[in-house]
Amino acid sequence: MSELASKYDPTQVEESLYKNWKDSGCFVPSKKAGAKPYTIVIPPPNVTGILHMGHALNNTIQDILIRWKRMQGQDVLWVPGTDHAGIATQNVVEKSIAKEGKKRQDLGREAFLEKVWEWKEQYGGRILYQLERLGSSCDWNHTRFTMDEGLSDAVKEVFVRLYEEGLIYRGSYIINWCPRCQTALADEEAPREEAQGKLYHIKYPIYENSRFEGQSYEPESPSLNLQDGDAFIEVATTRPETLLGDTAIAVHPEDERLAQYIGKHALLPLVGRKIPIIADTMVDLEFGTGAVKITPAHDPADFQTGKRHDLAFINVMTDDARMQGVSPAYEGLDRFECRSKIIIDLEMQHFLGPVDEHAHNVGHCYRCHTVVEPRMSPQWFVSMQKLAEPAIKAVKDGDLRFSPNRWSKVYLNWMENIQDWCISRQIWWGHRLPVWYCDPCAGKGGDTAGVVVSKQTPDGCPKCGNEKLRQDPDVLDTWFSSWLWPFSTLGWPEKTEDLERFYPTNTLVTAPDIIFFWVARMVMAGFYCMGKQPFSDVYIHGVVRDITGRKMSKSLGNSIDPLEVVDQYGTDALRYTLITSTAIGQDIFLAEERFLVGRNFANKLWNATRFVLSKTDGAIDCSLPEKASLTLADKWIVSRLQHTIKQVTRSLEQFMLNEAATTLYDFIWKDFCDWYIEIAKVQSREGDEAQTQRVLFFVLENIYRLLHPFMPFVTEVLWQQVQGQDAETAFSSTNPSIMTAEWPKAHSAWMDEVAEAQLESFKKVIVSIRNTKAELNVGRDKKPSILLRTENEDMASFLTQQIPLLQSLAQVGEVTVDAKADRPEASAASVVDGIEVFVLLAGLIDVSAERERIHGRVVELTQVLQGMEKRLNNKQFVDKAPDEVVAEARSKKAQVQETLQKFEAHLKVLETLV
RNA sequence: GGGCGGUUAGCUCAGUUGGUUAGAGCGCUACGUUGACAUCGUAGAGGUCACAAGUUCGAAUCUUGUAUCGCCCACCA
Repeated sequence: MSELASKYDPTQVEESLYKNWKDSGCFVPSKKAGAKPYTIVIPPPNVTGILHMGHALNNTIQDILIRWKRMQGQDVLWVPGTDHAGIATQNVVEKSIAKEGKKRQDLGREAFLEKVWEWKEQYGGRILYQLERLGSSCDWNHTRFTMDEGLSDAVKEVFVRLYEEGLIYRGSYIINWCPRCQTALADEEAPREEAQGKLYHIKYPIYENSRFEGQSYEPESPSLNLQDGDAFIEVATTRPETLLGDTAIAVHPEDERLAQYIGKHALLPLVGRKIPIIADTMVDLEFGTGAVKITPAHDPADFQTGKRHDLAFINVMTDDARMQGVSPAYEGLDRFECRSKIIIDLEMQHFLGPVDEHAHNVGHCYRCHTVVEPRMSPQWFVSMQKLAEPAIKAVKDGDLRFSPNRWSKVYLNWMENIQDWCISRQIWWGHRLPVWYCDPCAGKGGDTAGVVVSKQTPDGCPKCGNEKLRQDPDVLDTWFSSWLWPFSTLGWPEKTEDLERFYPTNTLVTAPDIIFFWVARMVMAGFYCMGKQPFSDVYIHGVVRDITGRKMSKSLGNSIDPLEVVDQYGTDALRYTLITSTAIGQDIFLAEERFLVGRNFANKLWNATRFVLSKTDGAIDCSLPEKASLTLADKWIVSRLQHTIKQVTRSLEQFMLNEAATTLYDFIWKDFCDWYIEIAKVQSREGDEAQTQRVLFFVLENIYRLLHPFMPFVTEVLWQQVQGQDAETAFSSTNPSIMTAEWPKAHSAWMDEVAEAQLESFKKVIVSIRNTKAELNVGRDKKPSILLRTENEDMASFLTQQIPLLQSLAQVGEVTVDAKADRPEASAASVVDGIEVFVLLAGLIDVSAERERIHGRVVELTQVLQGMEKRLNNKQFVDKAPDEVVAEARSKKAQVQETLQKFEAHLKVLETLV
């Protein structure tokens, strides 16, 4: 048997092992007949992505589930891939050509897209390679990209279907416009952030019965200003520059203060345009002045009001948010410059009222953080309400489950208040809309006149035969391809075998921030295209944060690079620490030191194996010997193993991965290494060595399999060692990988409550002796004699058998088991589980130093005991609580009493030794 | 303005359906190189479970309220 190094070095094995797995086809679905499929589709990382801790956590969770299900014999498919990430990727390439002083417009659409594809070919695989380093067992043959031919076909297919059913429409609405990216954004792409702004009060002169009435004012030469005595109505706004586009003032119909103005007109300051004063319930009586300036082309609420009252829509800005076409005084100014100038002008002409500090929420572009401009613009939309219906029902009926369940509320709340989805983007990188326009036909008939929607590039206009059709320059929102991901990756709209076998998928593992963007929309698309929900479980894991609670991000510079962790501690350590750190759905606050825990754990297992292997020279037998020939300790560890198998499996079924991981940790470290291996050393020396070896290997081999989904590398290496195989040569049916080994099953026949109880008692005896030795400062090299007394004959005979074990584990000398023996002179006594333990101390310790310390502890424990007695003397407790609870309370009280007695005995012992 | 989550040992976190001495890792203290592991072992110190009231024989756990930190949603201009 080859010698193992004294330390586990992950860098030695990980890379070649991963390659061997991959080359040997271990990640490919087995397609075994009768095997139930289990499918996960990866949340496709952006092609621009660089692996961060969030990815590491997300993929570790998926890989654990995948490896576990694979070992359970299911036909497992994990579909990897990347997302083309429209705006993000375009930004990256724009930045890179900016270094050469170029803009995308300089290159033109085609040449620019070529650049993007070049970039994608060069760097787009980077994130996938990084996923490999995490040990991800994806089927790389199934790798997909949202702009692959097949997926693009799916996008067009859905667009055309939705259009033909009237669920996609084009129209002018208020959208979020990013002036830097120069594109529309969906609501979800423009998250609001609180900003400290100002609320400007502006006075609009009343037109009727004023000195202005009957005069006309040229907008080009605004000459009005406000004078004392002029009647005016005051409004409040945070964006004064938009007044250039005002087409009304609204007051609440029940506002008595302002009712006199309804139906009259006001003059727009600085411009002189006459605008109506209307009544509308959109106005909040409590806020501001009670009057609202209405700018229908630049505010969503105003837009609705404008529609209701048939107001004019005046767009006052260009695509890059410069003022346009309203007033020569402001023409071409940036919106914020214009704001400053307008305020000064308002002040000069006495229109400005008070200016208040005002905290409000402002939308920002999720890609470049520019303040978005709400703006009316012609865009394409998906009508969502109908699509949402089955997606709501599935969650309400429990067919689609969220873990933790609370996210289903968030999902339902969004779904039930769903807004139409703006899907057109004015960028170049992405799926171009399958929409063409016939200019001659436009305007003849309804909205759809001159619009041709088709999967194939049309030869000409079906109405007039015009061959010069113009394709819509816009591309689709990135999420318009990712919402199809669970089935487009499997071949849809083709009817493929994959689709037949692996759809619907099973578990979706993702972070909470894309529930709306992605999860909700996938559910809708799944029902719409496939008639079935795309997955049955959605596991929402936490967000990875640094120790101060901030989200880890590159820009904050507070992120821990997972690849550096892998280099330093190993992939298994990274995975183990991430998993134990994340209780279901809770955010992780991660400090780098925690990876030591994972590293040490891998090393512990490595060394346990090293020890067991070092005692073996022949063939390794991992099978369990006949039950009759097992020692008590053997039965105990085998029984503990069964419980561990049961609990780990159950935890995995409930997505409680951290619990599964810590259960394994405790079993491996405490039960197996701290106790069983130590026992095995004595058993090998004093008893049947070969037999003990078999038990050691049996348990170890089960441990590797249980731990494999969590720590795939070290478990594979050690399992191969124990199997006498070679992890370097290709895996096959004759040289199998642990990946295809069977997930352990718990056998109730091997559970042995008696053995567990006896060994637990035995452990307590040992701990008690160690404790006494430490409490009384007996030197480690000194081996006191021990007397054990128990009335229980089974226990007595069992203890007698374990004397050599006891001597070795507790470091004691002569041991006597005798129920009838007198209490020895100068001995410390304690009682555990009905066994009286006497440690003979004469001549072994220095007394006077210990006495005071122990006295203190006696006082302490006495108090505890008083509390417990009070409880047990409570008649209601004894009468009403379940019997076993009362019994347990009694036994615990007895325990405390025993401990107390032990210390009191210590004191007496000390007296006798003076 | 609504909704959700957190508050447990010096630090980072667990804690199943309420059950009586509240757990782990790190850190700390003492001892230790007994034939795997110092990335280790043995033993120990350390917590009025944010606060208040309530339900109960019994609350870290359930109810209500308060404080505080954080997240999400929302057309107070």
